[in-house]
Amino acid sequence: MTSGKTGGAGVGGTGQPKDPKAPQTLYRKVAADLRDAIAAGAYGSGARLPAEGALAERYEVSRGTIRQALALLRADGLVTSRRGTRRVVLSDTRVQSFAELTSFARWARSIGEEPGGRTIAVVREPGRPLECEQLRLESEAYVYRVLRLRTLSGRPVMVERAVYPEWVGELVERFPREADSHSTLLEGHGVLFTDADHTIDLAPADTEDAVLLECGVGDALLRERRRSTDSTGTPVEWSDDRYLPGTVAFTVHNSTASTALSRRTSQ
Amino acid sequence: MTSGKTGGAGVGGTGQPKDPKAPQTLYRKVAADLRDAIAAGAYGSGARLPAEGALAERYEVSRGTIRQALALLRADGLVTSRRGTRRVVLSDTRVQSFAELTSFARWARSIGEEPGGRTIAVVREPGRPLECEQLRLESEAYVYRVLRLRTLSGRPVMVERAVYPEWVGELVERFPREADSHSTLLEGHGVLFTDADHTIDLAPADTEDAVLLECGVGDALLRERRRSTDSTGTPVEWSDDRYLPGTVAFTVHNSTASTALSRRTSQ
DNA sequence: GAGTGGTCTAGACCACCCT
DNA sequence: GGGTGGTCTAGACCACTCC
Repeated sequence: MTSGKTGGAGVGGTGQPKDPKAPQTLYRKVAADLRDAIAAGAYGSGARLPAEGALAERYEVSRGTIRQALALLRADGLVTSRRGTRRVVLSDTRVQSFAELTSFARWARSIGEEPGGRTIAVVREPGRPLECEQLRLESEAYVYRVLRLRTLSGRPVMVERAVYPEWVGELVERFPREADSHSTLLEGHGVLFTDADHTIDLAPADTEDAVLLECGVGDALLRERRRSTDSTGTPVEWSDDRYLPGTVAFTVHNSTASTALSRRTSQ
Repeated sequence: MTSGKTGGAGVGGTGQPKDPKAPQTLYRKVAADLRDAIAAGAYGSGARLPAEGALAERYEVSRGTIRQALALLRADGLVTSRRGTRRVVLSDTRVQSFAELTSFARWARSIGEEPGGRTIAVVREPGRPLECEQLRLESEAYVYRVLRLRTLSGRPVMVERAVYPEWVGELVERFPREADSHSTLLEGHGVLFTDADHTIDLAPADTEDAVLLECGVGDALLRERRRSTDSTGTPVEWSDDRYLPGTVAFTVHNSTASTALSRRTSQ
């Protein structure tokens, strides 16, 4: 909320990490500016935002553009939206970008930890039925299966079992064993994740998990299974990540306006 | 995709459960119609949707309205969106409505199970610091604490510990002990949930959990902590739900366009 | 009744994908 | 180069909230 002049360079400050490749549009700049203002305490939790018309004047854009910006904040759970009343600030918590969510390494750095990754095994073999279905390959198609141990400041935290279709696996196979971020390396080869489906539940540690995470066989782990796709909708990765208890939690915001979360019976 | 005439009554069929109170706007009808078409197989997984302009003609609405409808499908993870190409159908899975997610009972019915709820205890006492903060009350404010056991077809599945501010707790206190859906009863009193924040992790069963769920003390449970607010942004409920392993999983969809999910270090 | 956000329209220009 | 979705504008009307 510093300047308001749209041509100015001051808009879109430091609060929210920019997604690489996110185009710098007007409404994104306005959104970033409002996010910064909220984070800076200009509008505390429970405060009311200026009216759309007032914001449109201040930023010298149309009301439609302001509404696009506010829709972003709404989706992040930062503000409410209801007819007849000005928007109310719900939370001043910082929100993670998609990139931080998809990449363990980027996430770790964003919270001030030192990420590590050690590749234990890479094999190429025919995919199992579930894997082929998730990657939308014909059954028995060859896939690359990659087992990695992820650490935070040297401490083992998570076992990652990723499965890739051949065209991606051929790239991953050549990555260094100690690379801390496969997704950054994949980006360098033009492979960009844009969508992901996550399933979160609980799974008992098998003997491999137990050895790597230094826990007991059968101990419960927090499991996140994730299917990521690129912008064409092509599945790029199917992963089974198992976290030691007490290391991470997942948070989701949703509303009547956007329902990204759902509850399912296991299997 | 049956008629396309906007005035027609045939739009907005049977596929997606309607949220109670969701206004029947043009774009919602179009979205519902497209969802039905996808679920009915008119556009299989991987197929391309008609162009926005074509849809605008078919439904006799402006392109803006079509785009609003498609934004709903995008948020649900049903279709992709990228410049230069027609939208691609990602999945033909049915998506849960916000109401089904917020209410255990409604969710259970939507998957064909018989929900049950038994209230074990209701107490009124000063809130703990975390509770007051979550409900945005001054510290030491009185709250109602409600302990319930939730069942699916008679089988114990989840222990729910909900905390309410006084104005809500006074209502809940009078609900029947065997009521299967508190949220439906609250709606009857004009209390509507519109936003929720969820934190999902793992917690060991305490003695109370163990007795109610018939498991061992210390066994790992899947925990969902949830803060729900009404349309004014006022916190209405703060709940700690613990599921037996193997009974449920949570799924989330997100994308570069909307990032509702995040990963955090545990407390 | 004034103020506010929700919905809808019509049109414009541009960036990008594909052939 | 034609088709497509992304962005932006300007204006209109309505439903709702609050004083």
